[in-house]
Amino acid sequence: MIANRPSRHDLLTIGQLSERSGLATSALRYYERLGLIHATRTTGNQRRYTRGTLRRIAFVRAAQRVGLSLDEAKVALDRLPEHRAPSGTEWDGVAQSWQSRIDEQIAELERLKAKLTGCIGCGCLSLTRCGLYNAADRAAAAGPGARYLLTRDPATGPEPAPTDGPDSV
Amino acid sequence: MIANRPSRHDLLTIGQLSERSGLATSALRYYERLGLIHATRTTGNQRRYTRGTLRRIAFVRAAQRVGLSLDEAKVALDRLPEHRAPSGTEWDGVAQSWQSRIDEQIAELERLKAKLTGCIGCGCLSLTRCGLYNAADRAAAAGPGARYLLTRDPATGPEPAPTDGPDSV
DNA sequence: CTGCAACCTGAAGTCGGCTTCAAGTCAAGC
DNA sequence: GCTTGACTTGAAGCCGACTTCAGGTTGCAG
Repeated sequence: MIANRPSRHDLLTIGQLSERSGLATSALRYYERLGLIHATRTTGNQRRYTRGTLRRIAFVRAAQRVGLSLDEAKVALDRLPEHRAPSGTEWDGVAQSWQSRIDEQIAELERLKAKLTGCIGCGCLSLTRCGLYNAADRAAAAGPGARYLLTRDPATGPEPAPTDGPDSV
Repeated sequence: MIANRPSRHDLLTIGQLSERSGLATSALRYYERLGLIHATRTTGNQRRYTRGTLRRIAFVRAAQRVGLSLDEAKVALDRLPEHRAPSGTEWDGVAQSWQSRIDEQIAELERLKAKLTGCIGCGCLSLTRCGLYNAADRAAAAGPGARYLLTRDPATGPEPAPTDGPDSV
């Protein structure tokens, strides 16, 4: 095995990886427990990371930014090669799905923004028929797509009937 | 007191409020503990809410959507009148600041998206100089503005020196 | 060869935003 | 007036994503 030898100097200690990735060492160990990254060990049991680990971490962080949990990130990550940079095709699928997630998120923010603007115009937030009110009320209970910015989806509960008569204040 | 009487039928039980707001009753009690909403009590100690409470809840949910914590939402909420719909001017300040938060978030997503697109084009995620890599690496450690989509800011830690030499793989 | 920073482990703690539980009380329709 | 479902409380539990801690080991500069 002459190719692929991570020649000693290409190996990072956890401290170095921490510095370069911006993640705390504790976080890196946590990621390892979750199977997001892997390390070889020295004879003395210390972790050593290949530089490719930085790529995996980059991937995970980006995944978080598009709203994925670490578990979800792992699923996506597992579909990419562990020791190489992904090929264009491999990367494509992932990137595509992220694109649409991002687009959804942007669209959602645009909607919220539009509603805010409307509210400025009308000086409302009265209950009668404010877009923002309706946004937070019904949209919060709507399906996926409103979820990502909220820390947790609160509307997994009832939301049973359209018990909203006319918004009689 | 003829004006302002919440004539009995304008008062909602916690169950009704739950239904109309999409929040669980437990969440509503939790919001009350945080001071986000308030209730009067019946002689038998049950909560009764005015319809205006729906407005407050709407506000809080919207605040969460722009990335505020409940504590932050409370601060904003406390600057608006408790029993009336806010005036245009009152609403303006809040809306303005939310607008810019939203704009930041959108911009951030656009950046991420652009980087993803770049990655599709170049088939990269190689360590050499991938925008996405740099995004997740440095941008994650960057100041406020990258924070909101991440559940927690991981870069409150060190990130001490520009220890990033050339990206020698 | 020594000293000390960096590393190791498992267990426990933290934080925000809730939910669940147990045990008891209220309100309203028959 | 009784039943039954909606309500009350405080305390504890849960989730994700980590951090902190305590007590022990390693690796490398001098």
